Amino acid sequence: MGESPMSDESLQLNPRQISPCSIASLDAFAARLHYHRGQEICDDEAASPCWFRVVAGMARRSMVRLSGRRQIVGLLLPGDFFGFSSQSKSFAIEAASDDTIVRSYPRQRLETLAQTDPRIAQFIRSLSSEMISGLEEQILILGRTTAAKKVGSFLVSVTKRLTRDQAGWILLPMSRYDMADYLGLSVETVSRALSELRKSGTIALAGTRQFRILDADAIEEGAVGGSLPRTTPGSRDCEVTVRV
Amino acid sequence: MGESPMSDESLQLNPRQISPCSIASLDAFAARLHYHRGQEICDDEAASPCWFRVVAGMARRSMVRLSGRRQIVGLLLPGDFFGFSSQSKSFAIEAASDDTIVRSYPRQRLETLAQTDPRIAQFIRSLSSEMISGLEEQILILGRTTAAKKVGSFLVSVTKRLTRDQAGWILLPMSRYDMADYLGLSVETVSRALSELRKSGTIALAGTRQFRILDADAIEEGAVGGSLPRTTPGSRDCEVTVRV
DNA sequence: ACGCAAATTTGACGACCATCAATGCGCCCA
DNA sequence: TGGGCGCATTGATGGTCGTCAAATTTGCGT
Repeated sequence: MGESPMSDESLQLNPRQISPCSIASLDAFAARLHYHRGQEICDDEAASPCWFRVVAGMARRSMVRLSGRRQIVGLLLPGDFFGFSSQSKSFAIEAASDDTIVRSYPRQRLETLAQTDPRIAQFIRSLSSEMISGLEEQILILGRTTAAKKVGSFLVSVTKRLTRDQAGWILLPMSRYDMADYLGLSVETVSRALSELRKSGTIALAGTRQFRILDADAIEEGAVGGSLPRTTPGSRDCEVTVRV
Repeated sequence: MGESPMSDESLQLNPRQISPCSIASLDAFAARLHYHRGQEICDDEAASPCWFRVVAGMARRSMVRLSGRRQIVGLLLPGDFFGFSSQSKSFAIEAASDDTIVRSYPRQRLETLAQTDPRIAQFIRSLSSEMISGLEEQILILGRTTAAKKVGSFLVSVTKRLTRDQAGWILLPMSRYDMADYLGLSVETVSRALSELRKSGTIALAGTRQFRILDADAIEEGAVGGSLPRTTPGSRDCEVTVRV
């Protein structure tokens, strides 16, 4: 059921789960909520008494600027948690597709649990860590130069987080507008970038919401993790001076 | 000493500290390292056996793309921790200014400490939370439309994290190239945006690295936290159906 | 099957930004 | 004091993207 047939609802079997050991007990007191597209799941993450986990469909964390432009700061795919970023600004969270299913966990109970069970605490830390990774990836995508590279990187990123159907297609559970607001582009530019990637044989499209990466190398321009200095080499010859 | 005279080296007095209670003991086994500009502090955050805290100066987390373009994914100002994002991609971390002083904390010891003292664990969680806030803020900055707004937002963000000198100026501990790589712009565009903001009376500049915000309202375009739907209103009338 | 509304795509044009190039500024050192 | 070097600023130009507009497709209820 839902739009991601392969995503398992149990905590243990979720592939994006980091520490699967015996946390399934959390689901014991988790409500299961069902949302339609556009419905608000939670309007102030920090003030919410619950944590949430997306089971099926998709949700988005977003903010609307005074200019009217909407900025999406996070896409929540099946397996993603949210509601634990207490220090954050307030973002609206709403379902991005119909049949979005979410489980909610009482925040209070999890936090007291974390104080007694170090494995729960470790689990929470790993959730934060995963969120940090996701945000960093988004920053890398936003930092790319051209619209086609942004869209391509985004599709690669999504490919790593969603499952294929039998034919190998990946279903994008979001509109072009969502992609535009996530990437900081206009809808038309997103559409043009997709057409360009399709014509160049980098991706394949089936309808408007199914795609497949054909040539990941043409997109990636991967990381040279090192630190080749772009500008000033700086005093690289000096050695570290440990004072104490 | 260093470039941020107001930043206190003790953990308790740091204004960006969230849970200051009795963590000063951590400094007991912390080395104090001194770097010059361009020196690499840590080339693989995840593999590092230490956590670090910037005491003075500035460091940057960055990555170099195959295109040669450098992307800065984080600026580390006095008070910031790094080294605890175990799941992240590997980013190079290097000093961005001379006289960057860093304290290093053995990762192993802190993690065992966290398993026995819930306050330490809470402290670590709050560090993650703060990092998430910083990344979200960067995403919001990168999502702005024009170069002047990006640069302006960046200056506002920096203003909140650094202290003024006696005359009210804020010292930018970084070059235009760093700003450009952080904001995804070219150096020339950054320079032009600064000139434009100065001419319009939005900011004031003293030399090349001291600035002051004169008209924050002209920059902010702040958040309308809500979720005014940009595209499809969606089936907003439908109510939530709780299945279990 | 039909028809309407929403979503997507494509085109034309103008604004903005990256690039190339030249100049000015601050600092170190001979 | 002068020259060299890194950094910052300013100008000119072409490419990219946002905006306005229209055509086309998709989705869905009748």
